[in-house]
Amino acid sequence: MFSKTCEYAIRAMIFIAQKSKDGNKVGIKEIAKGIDSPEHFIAKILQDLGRRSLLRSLKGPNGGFYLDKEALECSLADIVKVVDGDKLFTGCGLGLKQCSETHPCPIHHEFKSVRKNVQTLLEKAKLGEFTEELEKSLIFLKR
Amino acid sequence: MFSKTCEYAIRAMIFIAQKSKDGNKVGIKEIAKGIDSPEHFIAKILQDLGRRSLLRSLKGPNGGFYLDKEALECSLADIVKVVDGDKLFTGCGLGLKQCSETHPCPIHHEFKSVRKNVQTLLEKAKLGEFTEELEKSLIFLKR
DNA sequence: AAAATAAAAGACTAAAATGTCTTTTATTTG
DNA sequence: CAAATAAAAGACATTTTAGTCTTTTATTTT
Repeated sequence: MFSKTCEYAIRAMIFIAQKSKDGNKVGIKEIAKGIDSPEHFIAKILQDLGRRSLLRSLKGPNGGFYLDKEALECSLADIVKVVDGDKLFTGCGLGLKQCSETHPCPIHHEFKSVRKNVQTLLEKAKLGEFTEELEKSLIFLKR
Repeated sequence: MFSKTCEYAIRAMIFIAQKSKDGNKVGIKEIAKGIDSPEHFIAKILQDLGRRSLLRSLKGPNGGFYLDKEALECSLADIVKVVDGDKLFTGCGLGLKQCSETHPCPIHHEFKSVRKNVQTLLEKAKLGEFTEELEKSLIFLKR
């Protein structure tokens, strides 16, 4: 469904949302451990998300990654769009370039609703809303 | 959602279902043109599907690929499983290896229903059922 | 100001997916 | 049986995705 890059990105962003709740910052090593991802790989991904203003970071001692108020309202759909593009939300299931209402692939109509479901679910899910469940260990970001 | 290989496979199988309706066979060149795919690439894919008994073929003059009665009842889900495996139907959306009811990722519950939707839709879709719509140009396998 | 810290950047490697080309094998037709 | 036909098989090439390592830059603390 998502690229590995995107899976890591979503997990990292939720992790950072939790850890940076009270104005704290979290380092790349802790993030990599917290979501069980290759350290340098997730570092590059986060750098990219930073460039696109989905999160903030500071260098130097006591530096790290964090999310501001606004970023906590960022949805998983926003991350998917930035990392994987919107192919999942708008592309044809069978790879036709011009698949549409007037030129549909065999599963166009059925797939439209599936895609819509996915998009809606991802748009509803905001980064900030998982913190509590994470702390209670009701949900997990690794294993 | 699906790999390119899988997209081609589904389109080719639907194409063959149509063309081999009345006991005819269809050659690899016609298939490649009919679904707008690289000829040698789709050839390899179909060889693989043949080995796994999802379709039949005959060499020599007047040879080609075809589906028997049984194969026309094959669902798109069957093809997806053979080509891409069942990761789409059972895997975690965020890439956790042990994501489950008791160890869920943040979107486990919502994703479960989406996956179920996709699976159901693909299981309902049988190769033989698209022939008529294809002939009426109500659906398309390329462009 | 110097040392320590931590992210940013960039070069590089590895693996998987995608695509191409050539040779071989099986079947049919003349 | 010989020639033609068409799939099977396998080697190879390219592109994309995933992952690693080293150097540079910015910030803070002493």
